[in-house]
Amino acid sequence: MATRLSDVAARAGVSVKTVSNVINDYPHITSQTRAKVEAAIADLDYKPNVSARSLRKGRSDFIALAIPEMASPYFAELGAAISRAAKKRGITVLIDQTEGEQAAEKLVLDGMRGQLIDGIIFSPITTAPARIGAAGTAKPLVLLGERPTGGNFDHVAIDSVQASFDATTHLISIGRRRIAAIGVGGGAGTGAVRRKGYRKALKAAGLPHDPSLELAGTGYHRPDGAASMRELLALPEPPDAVFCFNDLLALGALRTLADAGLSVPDDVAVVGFDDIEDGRYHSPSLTTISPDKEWLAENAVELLLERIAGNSDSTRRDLTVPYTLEIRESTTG
Amino acid sequence: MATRLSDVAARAGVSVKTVSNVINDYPHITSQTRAKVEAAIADLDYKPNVSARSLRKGRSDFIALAIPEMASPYFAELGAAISRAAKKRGITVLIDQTEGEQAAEKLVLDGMRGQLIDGIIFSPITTAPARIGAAGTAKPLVLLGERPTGGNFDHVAIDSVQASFDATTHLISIGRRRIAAIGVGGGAGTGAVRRKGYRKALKAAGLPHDPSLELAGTGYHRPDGAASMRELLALPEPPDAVFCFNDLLALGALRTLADAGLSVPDDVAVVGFDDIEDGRYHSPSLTTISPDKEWLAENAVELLLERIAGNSDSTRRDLTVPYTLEIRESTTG
DNA sequence: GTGGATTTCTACAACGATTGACATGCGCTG
DNA sequence: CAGCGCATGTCAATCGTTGTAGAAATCCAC
Repeated sequence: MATRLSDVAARAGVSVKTVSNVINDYPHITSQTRAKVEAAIADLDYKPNVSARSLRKGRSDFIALAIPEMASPYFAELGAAISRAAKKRGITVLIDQTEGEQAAEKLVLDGMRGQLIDGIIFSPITTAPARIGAAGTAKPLVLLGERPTGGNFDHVAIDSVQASFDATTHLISIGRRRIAAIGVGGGAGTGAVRRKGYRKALKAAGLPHDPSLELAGTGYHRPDGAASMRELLALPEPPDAVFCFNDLLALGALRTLADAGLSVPDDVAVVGFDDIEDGRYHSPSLTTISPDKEWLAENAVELLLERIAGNSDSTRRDLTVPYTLEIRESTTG
Repeated sequence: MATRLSDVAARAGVSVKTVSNVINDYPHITSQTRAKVEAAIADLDYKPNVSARSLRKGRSDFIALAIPEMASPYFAELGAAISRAAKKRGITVLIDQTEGEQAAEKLVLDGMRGQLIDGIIFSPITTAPARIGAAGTAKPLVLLGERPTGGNFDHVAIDSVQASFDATTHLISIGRRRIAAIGVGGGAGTGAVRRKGYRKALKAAGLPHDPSLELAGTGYHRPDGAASMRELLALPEPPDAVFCFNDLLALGALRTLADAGLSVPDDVAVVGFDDIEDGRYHSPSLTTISPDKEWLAENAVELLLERIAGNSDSTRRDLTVPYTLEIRESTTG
């Protein structure tokens, strides 16, 4: 049923290995033979069997991308960018919804899909996966997001502290004085690092730090942002600006503000983080930190492929994703 | 480096065949032996090499999902649901961004990833892929969306005509008389089928059909919806309601309306289609047709797996996805 | 036109899991 | 104790591709 190498060989009147050589660009081949083989390949519409190839070569040209959930816009956009970047290099991406930390970790350690994949790009959302570093993963791994303390693998992330500093400073620059933060967290995760930049900016501007303005919430989705915003509005002295640690939180917060009949940015200014497409089309459009996702994807894939090829020195690398602050209606009207 | 069957056999003190028998649930095995083998498997954290297995068995337990773009919320949500449904059944989903019809079609016909995947779920956005049906695809295929005329494969879709009829009728029921449609298209694709339901509803209510209120636009994203809405507002007699053929178009339209200082739904009511999460949190929240995505995912996967197993009769099946009309602020304030 | 280098191609084994045919050993039953 | 059924082992072949080693063909210089 499926045409295989030997069929092509028979048709072209050469040996199986010669066909394989043509396919793999082996140097010493007459242009004549090559033409003959290529004609046979075209005639039979031959496609190499990837299972057999991967079994023999020990390489599949498949990589995995582990993300918490693909329905979340940031991860969807990231996944799309990484798929594109990989496809350009002849690599296929297998997307894994980890749906929580433990599961994610399990995946990484769990035999990497029966040795099918050559490596993994891992993007946790909340806490840094400390234990992942500990367990020696057999396959190359590139980590996206905040860096855990240990671990020996490459790492690509935005400078969350600086970006958060910039976002907060922007709010200060438009005259806000009571600036809340939604999405703070503990440990060394995203929520903690972004809080660091937020506090730093307040301090740099000589503004007081009010703990009641820092909300943790339970997650990083719209409902969490909406709930946190309701809490803030219930304060005796509500904020005049909010820095949300991602865009979904910000969109949830905007929804609460709209429900409360408050004007954005006049009553409360809002800044997000991630620059997902929804924010650009929301009314008001969302001011946000915009990491260069294409850059991130290209470099994460490149880093991983270098590791897989093995022709990179063993020193671990850290890349910092460029970003811009996109100023839109939610802070400037 | 990688543990293989023979390692497990050695550790358990049995033959390779016995281990294989345990893994593949061969009938005659002592619970003792089974326990011993399973312990060895656990100890060594053995995972069968999927390349080898798939090469030998001719089945990989991988299926592909071909969608136009995963960054589009509807497809992201669909992909997430299908991944979940497949994972429940021990199947892994490979997501393919087709980014346009021809490429998509090519993928499907092009050797199905070198026989790695067992089948494909194909979800085109625009026109029905007529040629796909023509070419005899070797592997099982389930088509999502509007059904093309020919082709011999299973098919899962919402009743677009009825749903569009319902959406339009809802607008009529709240007193609208000049109802526009955004996203119409020709042929037998989504844009044509939904227009059919739209026109049917107008006719049923005795409303005139005004061709200038039917906008095709160039795509199905927010900017397309925004542009179409601008066109509608420029009409000598603008509409008092708009039915957008998907939620992204609707969100774009809402943005234009906000920019124009018009009130939704007082000046213009808006209905979408797909029920993506963004619509639920937008202000105003978006009234929309909500297909049951979980149902869709479960059934598409189930259908495909039955085909792959080969224990389904050869008659082709058509399933209709249940849906509801979610009435929200964009039509009721 | 012969020796030796070089190019071009082929035969064979291997990757790891599975399967089938067949042999073997054990505990029972009659 | 013959004979049966069950549980496992042995051996070999197979899936399709590629690396190794070497055979065959070609080329050049003398």
